[in-house]
Amino acid sequence: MSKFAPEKDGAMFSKACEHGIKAIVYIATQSLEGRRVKIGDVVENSGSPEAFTGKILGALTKHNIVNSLTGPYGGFEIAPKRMKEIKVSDIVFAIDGDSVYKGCGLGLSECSNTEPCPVHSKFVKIRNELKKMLETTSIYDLAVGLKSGKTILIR
Amino acid sequence: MSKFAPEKDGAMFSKACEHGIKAIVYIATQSLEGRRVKIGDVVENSGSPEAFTGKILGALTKHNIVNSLTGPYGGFEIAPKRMKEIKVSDIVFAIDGDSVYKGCGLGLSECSNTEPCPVHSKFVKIRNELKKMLETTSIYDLAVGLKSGKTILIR
DNA sequence: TTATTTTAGGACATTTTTATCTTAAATAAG
DNA sequence: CTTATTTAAGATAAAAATGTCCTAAAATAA
Ligand code: FES
Ligand code: FES
Repeated sequence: MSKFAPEKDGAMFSKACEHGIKAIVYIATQSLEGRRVKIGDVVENSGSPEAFTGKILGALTKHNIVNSLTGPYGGFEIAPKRMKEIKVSDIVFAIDGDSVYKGCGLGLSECSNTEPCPVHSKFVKIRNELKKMLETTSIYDLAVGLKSGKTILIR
Repeated sequence: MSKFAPEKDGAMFSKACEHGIKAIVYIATQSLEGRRVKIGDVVENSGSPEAFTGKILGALTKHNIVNSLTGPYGGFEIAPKRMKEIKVSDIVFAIDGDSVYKGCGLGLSECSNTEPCPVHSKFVKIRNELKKMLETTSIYDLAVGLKSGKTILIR
C-alpha cells in the first residue's frame, strides 16, 4: 500500500553510528585482553561493511575515542583505563552530532521552551532520558557484556 | 572535520512523519471550528512542501486518519469526535511503520530479549517510554495547544 | 453536459546517506 | 633502503529518502 513505511526508517541512530558503536565495543573487548585488532577482524565480528567502518573509525580516531597505528602489527586499540570514561554519548556525538540532544521533534529550526512545537513538552522528556542514558553508559559496560557472552553483535 | 555529523541526522522521526504530524495537527485545529481545508492552506500553515505533503496525506487518508473530498469545497477534515481517539502513534505507524517500536538500537535484524545486543536493556526502556508517550498523546491534545497559541508549527 | 476545482497517484528529479574503490602515508622488519 | 602491512583519506558509486511535476479522477455547480 503506502509507499511510506518501507520497513527501514525510524531508527534512533544513523547506520554510521550503529557501525561505530559496534566496532568500538568489539575493539574494547579485545583491548581488555591486550589484543590490538585490524579492521578486517573488526568487521568480521561486528557484521559491518569494511570500508565504511574504516571511515567511521577514522573519525573516532580523530575524536580520540580509539587509538590507531599503521603498519605491520598495527590496528585499533583502546586503553582499558579509559574505557570507563568513554561514554556511548561520545561516539554518538562524534558521528551524528548534537541533533539527537538538541533537535526539535517536528523538525523546526530549533527546539525552544518559550515557543514550543506541539509535541515539545512530551518529546523533551524522552530526549532527556535518552541523553542521560547515553551519558551514563560506558564502553566498558558494553564490552564486559559482550565478552561474557551475555550480548551479541551479529544476527 | 569529520564528514559525518552533517548537522542534519539524528532525528527521531522521518521528515515524512514530521510533515504528516504537522499537517494533521493543523487540519484538526480547523476541523474543530468546522472548517475543511485545502492542501495549499495546510502547507501555508505547516511550512512543509506541498506535493510531498499531498503524498503523505494520501497515505493518512488510506489509513483512515483524515478524511478527504475532491472537487470544489473539497479538502481535508477530521471529525472532532474522533480526535481524542487518534493518537500520534497512529500517524507514526502509518508513515514510518513499527520499526520505531520494534527495531534494535544497533540495527540487528531483530530485537530480542534472549539474545540482546550490547545496548538492548537500556535502549528498550527508552523505546518503551517513547511508545507509551506516542500512544497516550491524541491529535486533540496537540490541536488544542496549537489553537490556543501555546504552540507553533513554523520557525 | 461542460467547465472548474481539488485530491490521487504515477513518473521523475534532487539530495542525503550509505558503501566501495583506489591511492597515499605511516610503520616495522629484514 | 627496500619491502610488506596496515590505516588515512579522497574520489566515486549505489541506494534510500525527500521532493517535484504532470495527468487522471472525482466532485460540484452552472
Ligand atoms: S520545539 Fe519541537 S521539540 Fe522542542
Ligand atoms: S537487541 Fe538491540 S536493542 Fe534489543
